Amino acid sequence: MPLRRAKMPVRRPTTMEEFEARCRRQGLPVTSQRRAVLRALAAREDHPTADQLHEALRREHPDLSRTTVYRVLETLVRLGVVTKVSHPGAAVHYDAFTGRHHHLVCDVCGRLSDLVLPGFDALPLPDTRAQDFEIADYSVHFHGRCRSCRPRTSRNA
Amino acid sequence: MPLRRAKMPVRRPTTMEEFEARCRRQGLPVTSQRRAVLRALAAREDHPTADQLHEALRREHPDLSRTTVYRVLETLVRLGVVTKVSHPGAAVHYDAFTGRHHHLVCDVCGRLSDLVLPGFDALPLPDTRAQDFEIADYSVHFHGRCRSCRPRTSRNA
DNA sequence: TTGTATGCAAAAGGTTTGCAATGAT
DNA sequence: ATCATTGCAAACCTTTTGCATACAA
Repeated sequence: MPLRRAKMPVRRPTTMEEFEARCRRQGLPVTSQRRAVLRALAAREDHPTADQLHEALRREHPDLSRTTVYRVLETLVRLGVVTKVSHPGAAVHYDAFTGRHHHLVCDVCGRLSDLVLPGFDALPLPDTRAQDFEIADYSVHFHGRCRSCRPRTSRNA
Repeated sequence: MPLRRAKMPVRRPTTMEEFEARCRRQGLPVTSQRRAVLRALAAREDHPTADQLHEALRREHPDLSRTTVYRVLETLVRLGVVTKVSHPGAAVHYDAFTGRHHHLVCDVCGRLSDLVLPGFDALPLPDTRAQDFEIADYSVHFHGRCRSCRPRTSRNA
């Protein structure tokens, strides 16, 4: 039976204000399509693909083209208000929550979900001077098997 | 100038023996194609795609088809001797090193490299009973900008 | 007004699938 | 002998591109 977590930290997706401020700073026009895509993405807790987002937006914005959704998402990533979620295989998944958070990845079905874990938010950063790599952030990927992909006989090699 | 690390832990890719043992355990035939693909992958330190591996194998195995490389890699993942690497973007990348290690991901070019960091190898596992998720392992993804993608003027928004 | 974004359609990857022939056990 | 794998070609799905039009600043 599922346990309940006492203090569940909050997930705060990018706001429209942050988005517009960044557009202005970079001289990019704030279009209705960009607003719509960001709003739709920010409203979700999962990590939809461009196509899923396009599909979800069809009712409200029937004139929004698939191509534009792809392009807008790429722009939002460049603006830093959206991140791409690394997803082995399949399509690119996006997330409008740019705060520090971690991931649960199912090795079998590939499903990925967020995990806000304050205990993992202050890891010491490794010394990457040898690689000449400038670390901006990190996230911990826990992989294993999700509920639906775990057999009742719970052993594997 | 690059620093030198005193004790660099070793990267030990899957051996042919482990592979064959697992094949036998699961009743899968050990084919020359499977050997060839695993050997080629295990010999590399990067994380090639199926296509890159196929290209690399062309000289030695001109009769090995692209389709087979895709299928073999999927089989090796099922056998647990190879892992898919989370890679932002298009193609799936594979790794024959299944030991605990971490990643450096460039936000700009997407290049990904391994990072063996003993200091990060014993993190406490979070309680995922609520999600009913069985954690098998984890890896820390550090993202930021690699040498080639970092401008000399080292500030960003 | 000026430059960028959008929409369409077509192209370009990357990956999967159906089927007959081959190969491993 | 038996069943899974391989190779080929075609299908499929996701993403990108060229170009004329529409829109934000």
